[in-house]
Amino acid sequence: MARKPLTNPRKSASQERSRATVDALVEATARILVRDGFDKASTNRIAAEAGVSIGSLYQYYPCKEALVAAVIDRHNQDIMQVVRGAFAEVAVESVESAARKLIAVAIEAHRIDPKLHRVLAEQIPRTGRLKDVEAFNREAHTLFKGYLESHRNELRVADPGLAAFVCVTSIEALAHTAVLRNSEKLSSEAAEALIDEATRLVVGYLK
Amino acid sequence: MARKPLTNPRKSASQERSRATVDALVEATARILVRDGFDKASTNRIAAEAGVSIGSLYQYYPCKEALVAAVIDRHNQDIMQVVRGAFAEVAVESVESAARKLIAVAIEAHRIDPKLHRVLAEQIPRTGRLKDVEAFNREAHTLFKGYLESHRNELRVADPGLAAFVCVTSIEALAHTAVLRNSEKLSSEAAEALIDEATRLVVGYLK
DNA sequence: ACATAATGCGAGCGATAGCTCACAATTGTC
DNA sequence: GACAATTGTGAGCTATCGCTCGCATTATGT
Repeated sequence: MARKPLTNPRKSASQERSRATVDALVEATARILVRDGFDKASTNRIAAEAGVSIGSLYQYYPCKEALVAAVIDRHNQDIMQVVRGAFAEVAVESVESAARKLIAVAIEAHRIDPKLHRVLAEQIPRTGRLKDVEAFNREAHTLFKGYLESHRNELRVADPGLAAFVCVTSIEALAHTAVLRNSEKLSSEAAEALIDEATRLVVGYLK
Repeated sequence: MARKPLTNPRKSASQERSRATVDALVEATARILVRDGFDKASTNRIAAEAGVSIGSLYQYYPCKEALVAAVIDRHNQDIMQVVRGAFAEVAVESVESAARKLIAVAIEAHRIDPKLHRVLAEQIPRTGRLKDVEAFNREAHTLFKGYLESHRNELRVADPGLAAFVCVTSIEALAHTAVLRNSEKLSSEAAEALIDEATRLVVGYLK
């Protein structure tokens, strides 16, 4: 006996049919963001692109930001899965090979969906979802700090927190800038050269 | 004998009076961007804030983006003036002191008007003025490359262009992130510690 | 088969955006 | 003081936005 049968989005979809609707909406949002940009991603347009009525959209997402946030979350999950895997793989390796692998993975992660990544990076501030991305950054930061602490004997690092900030920020910026500047792709030779340089940068700094 | 007396913005203001109007518009835009954010910066609001009618606004700026672009240009000029000065000052200094000064200046430059810088950094993609900012980056890049080439004997740098990319990108990201993350300011001790670390990072990489 | 809940629909509302245009006021020139 | 150029004005147009709501359709349970 629902008191407010239609107000407030229903949030959860129980049947199979509605899950498809939700997926279609998120995918349509991502597609429009990539193809037309954030400003063109109106709720009416998203609903049309998803082949769903505007009314249905508002049953599952309370506002436009919520839709973009869903896209952001999905993209972040995709990236963090790769990053977490890399840190696990690298935990007991030497600084050189660990740094090299992590840098390679950072570049790889930025290439998962570069056009979407670019739009999201540009538009995240407007969605109020900065907090989520900061949480993501904090996790990368924490993972890196963990590595530094467990390899402290091989390194000369006074403050692992600060060192992790310096390394993560630099690696992220290099990967981000390189991928976005070079028209959404890097030639494999250029990528190799960049990995070499970035590895020298952080290894030289850490020991 | 103007054929189109009122169509197409007049672009140039000849009298004293109209220069004041143009300045008031740019300053009002910056003020609103900082105080209320990009989305609230409607043309009607900017005109009101400037104490100017909406009609006058459209005599000098063809659209909202042009106004924001004017703010961006002004801010970039402010920053580049500091940066150019630093490179001139540092041209004949050792790598250590050069790197240290440039890093300090990068942080300083980000502190010129952090709130405006943040808004602009977030909203530049929407203004179509990415090209201008890329030109700005390219200049920093070129200046750094020039330093590396003229100090090649003291360094071990195979590709000055690539090395400049690595250094400029890292320094910019560290300064940017540090200034924006720490609620628009850095304690002077924290800034010193960051300068020390960043200096070690780039000096260790360059030689 | 029927009742009930879950899901889907889309015309249209109010708000606000960017922007135009016919006109008023000010300034420069003689 | 007269006349034209320059500059300033703001009501209001059109377009689009986010979003609502009453109702239609589909699925579930019995």
